[in-house]
Amino acid sequence: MSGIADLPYRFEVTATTAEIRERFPALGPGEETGVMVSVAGRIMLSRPQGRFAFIELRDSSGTIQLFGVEGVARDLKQLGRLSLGDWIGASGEVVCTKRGELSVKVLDWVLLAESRRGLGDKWKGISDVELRYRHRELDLWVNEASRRKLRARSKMVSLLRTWLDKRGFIEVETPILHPVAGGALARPFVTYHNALGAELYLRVAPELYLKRLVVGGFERVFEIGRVFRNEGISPRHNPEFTMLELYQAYADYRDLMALTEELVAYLAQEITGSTRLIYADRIVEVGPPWRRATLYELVAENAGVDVSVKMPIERLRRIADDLGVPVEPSWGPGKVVLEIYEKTTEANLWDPVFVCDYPKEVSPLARQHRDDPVLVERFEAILVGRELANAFSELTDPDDQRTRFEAQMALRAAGDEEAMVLDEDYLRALEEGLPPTAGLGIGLDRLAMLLVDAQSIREVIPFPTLRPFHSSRSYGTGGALEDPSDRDRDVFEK
RNA sequence: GCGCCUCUAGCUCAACUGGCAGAGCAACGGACUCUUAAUCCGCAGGUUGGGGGUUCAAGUCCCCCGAGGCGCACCA
Repeated sequence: MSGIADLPYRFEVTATTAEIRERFPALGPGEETGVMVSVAGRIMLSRPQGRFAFIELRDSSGTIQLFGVEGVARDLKQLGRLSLGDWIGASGEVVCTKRGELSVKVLDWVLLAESRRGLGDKWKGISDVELRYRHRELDLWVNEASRRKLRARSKMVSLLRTWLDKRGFIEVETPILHPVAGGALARPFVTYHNALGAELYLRVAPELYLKRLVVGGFERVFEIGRVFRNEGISPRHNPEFTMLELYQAYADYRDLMALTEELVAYLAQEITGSTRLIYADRIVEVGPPWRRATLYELVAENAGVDVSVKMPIERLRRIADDLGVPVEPSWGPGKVVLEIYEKTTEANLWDPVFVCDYPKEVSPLARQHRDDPVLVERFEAILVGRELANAFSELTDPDDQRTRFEAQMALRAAGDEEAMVLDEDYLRALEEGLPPTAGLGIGLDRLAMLLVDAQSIREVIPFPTLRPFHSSRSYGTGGALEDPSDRDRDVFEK
């Protein structure tokens, strides 16, 4: 086999394997077409047999058999000696073998890249989850289900962009490095800018910048972007995850309920072919309309107790205690009510429901409810027992916002590391004038999980966060990378 | 962060109550005129995640460390 230095710089592909199958869906055994194609991909299986060679070639669209015949294919012997995992380009005629397999009868071929490590067991592939996530490229070659999930996610995001674009939303990109991490109750990652000599935070939400753009006259904006929260890792949490946030001027949270159910139903229909999804072996119907219910109602249904933020704190604590829900002494009524809901109710909500009207105390950026001053106009969309979306009629009053920020700062001073920091730039923007606006956030990883029936968030993230690997142990190393042969060294040192 | 479980050849997995670390596939060498996880012959492959301890003897029992999975906590 020739050296790495001889590998070509490009290869002219004239057909994908899928295109060949589309064009010749029903060739009979032994038929020839006279049609010449050039295909490229990786060798997944190889069956050299004397003066023939049968090779399964896979590209991003599918697979096709390469059929090598001595005297027809260039250097059949070498063709049959290629390893599983090698990339090759091959040109030849589309034919059907005597046994009825659609094939490319190879005339010429070229090695495009060597696979020094192989692709795992050719029948069982790889299943070690750590290997799958640390070396996702292997997983993708070997496991069809992994390819399917990541492709579906990509399609979901693409459909989402188009859908929002059609409704007049414009896409923007706001800063990821924040001088203060605002817009969500979460602990941030901290970093440092040398030239500025200043600490910066990786954003926990794009919210405040997006609303400043609404102040600037972008009446419908959205951002799809990574946010970072310094929290634990679990099958439903990755430290960096992708959020859709959108803001619509002149709208309130009821408008966003309609938007949310319509959007999710559309994505489900386009990606799975139905609004009736199967998740974790259970059916969930996401077609609109979704149920709308208040947080109080749902707690009454699921925990069998009436709660209200207006109740005396002692009474709320007693209710929580009776339900076995631990509460901190520092918590106010709103936080206790929310805690009761989260511990007793949320996980039971399988079918989609808009949980409406949250305590003001726990929603520092949401606008006071028009009918109840201790609540805000906020909803969370819950599906399969999990929060999928969070939205509210935005707080537009700068004085009220300052008061809310100050309450957050008090919590922070009392040791709550997730409490918000007062953001003067944002307050100034509100003073400049934010029209009535509704805002929505959807965790896209979670949405993708729902659509592809993934039980772990890692399945829909190409490279999920894992603990850095330090020990001398290594995965799948045959020593080749650590010990390049002399033949390859000059290439590495170029 | 805490609890439980897992880690054996490149991959997928065996190895009873502690008793000589094995197989299939891959890789490597060879045979084969239509294969479909081709088949056949041959060859090689390991500090059993790392370190320490108990024992005549440790993949197996004990301790420490590392990584992963699940659950709890936190959140989306």
